[in-house]
Amino acid sequence: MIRITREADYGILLMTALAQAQGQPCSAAALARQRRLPLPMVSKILKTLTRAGLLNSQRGAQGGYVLAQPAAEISAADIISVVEGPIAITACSDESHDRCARQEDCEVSGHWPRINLAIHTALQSISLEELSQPLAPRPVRFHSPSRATTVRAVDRPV
Amino acid sequence: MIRITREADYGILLMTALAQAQGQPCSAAALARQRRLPLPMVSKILKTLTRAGLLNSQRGAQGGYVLAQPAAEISAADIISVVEGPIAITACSDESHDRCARQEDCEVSGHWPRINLAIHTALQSISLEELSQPLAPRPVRFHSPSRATTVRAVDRPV
DNA sequence: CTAATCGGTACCGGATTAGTACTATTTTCG
DNA sequence: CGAAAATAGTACTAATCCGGTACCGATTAG
Repeated sequence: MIRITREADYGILLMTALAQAQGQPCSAAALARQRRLPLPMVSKILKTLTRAGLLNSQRGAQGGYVLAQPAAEISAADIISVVEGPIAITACSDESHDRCARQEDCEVSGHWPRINLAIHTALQSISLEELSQPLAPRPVRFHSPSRATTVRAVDRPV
Repeated sequence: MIRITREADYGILLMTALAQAQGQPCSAAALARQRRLPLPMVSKILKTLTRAGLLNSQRGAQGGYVLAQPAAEISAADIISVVEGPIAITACSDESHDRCARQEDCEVSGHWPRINLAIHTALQSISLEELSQPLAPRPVRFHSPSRATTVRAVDRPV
């Protein structure tokens, strides 16, 4: 299934909102209202994005958040890796095991780097600008009425 | 971070083991020993893979599992989607919400299909055959001694 | 008939995540 | 100068989900 945290989901939602705001500063509260997300969560995520340098923040009255770079220069990979915390695709390939319990077996099939790289490349090829364009040429109706079959057939799982 | 369940990790481990077995049937116990994985888990995963048609099973004494297709024709996407349960990258894009709570907002930024598709394509381009070749041209030493810096620098997170 | 092996279900403990609450700090505006 | 508005940070709680285990049934070879 290749899950992504809800935080990352929200993160993308928020970034697209900011991209559509065209440089107009948006407060956390405004974004939360607009996207119907819980404010504290939004606040938390915006903070993270700011610390990572993807957003600029302005404190005080009339303050808010703005994209730190043009939308075209921010990739989905950037956003996701920031919000999710960095690292790769499976426990074994992160830093936690200095000496992996299944070292020799892992060595035998050191495949995750390959897979990680593929995914990372894929995500990097998607810019925030693309994501911000509403529904332009969208091949799939995702929330279609008879989803069970439709979704299955078209958007083959990952 | 784009996590993958440990089940999927095991699934790939097992499939590569079977690919390397060259059509020789392997019992669940033998595979568990070889890869040092907990037997019940292995059993469970093999069952799933069999139901999905990626493996053929032979019951009874001297039974075991065999790849149902040549390794070259099985992709990482196949394995992962089978083991993880199907579907996509985030809760909102799976079947559970008939009418998504944030429908209009989702519509505004119906971006996950795009991302899912990109990842799926990436994973489909990796065949089990490739994954089974031990360490051939492996650009990254993953369990390297000074992992913290090495891993971070080379295998940028996803 | 017996042993080996796959097949399925139900269940538990622990880790992780989503979400909340509270407080401090900074800046604008009257 | 003071009050209000907004971000920044931290600590805590509740709920979900995942990995793992146990158990029993079904099937086949010898």
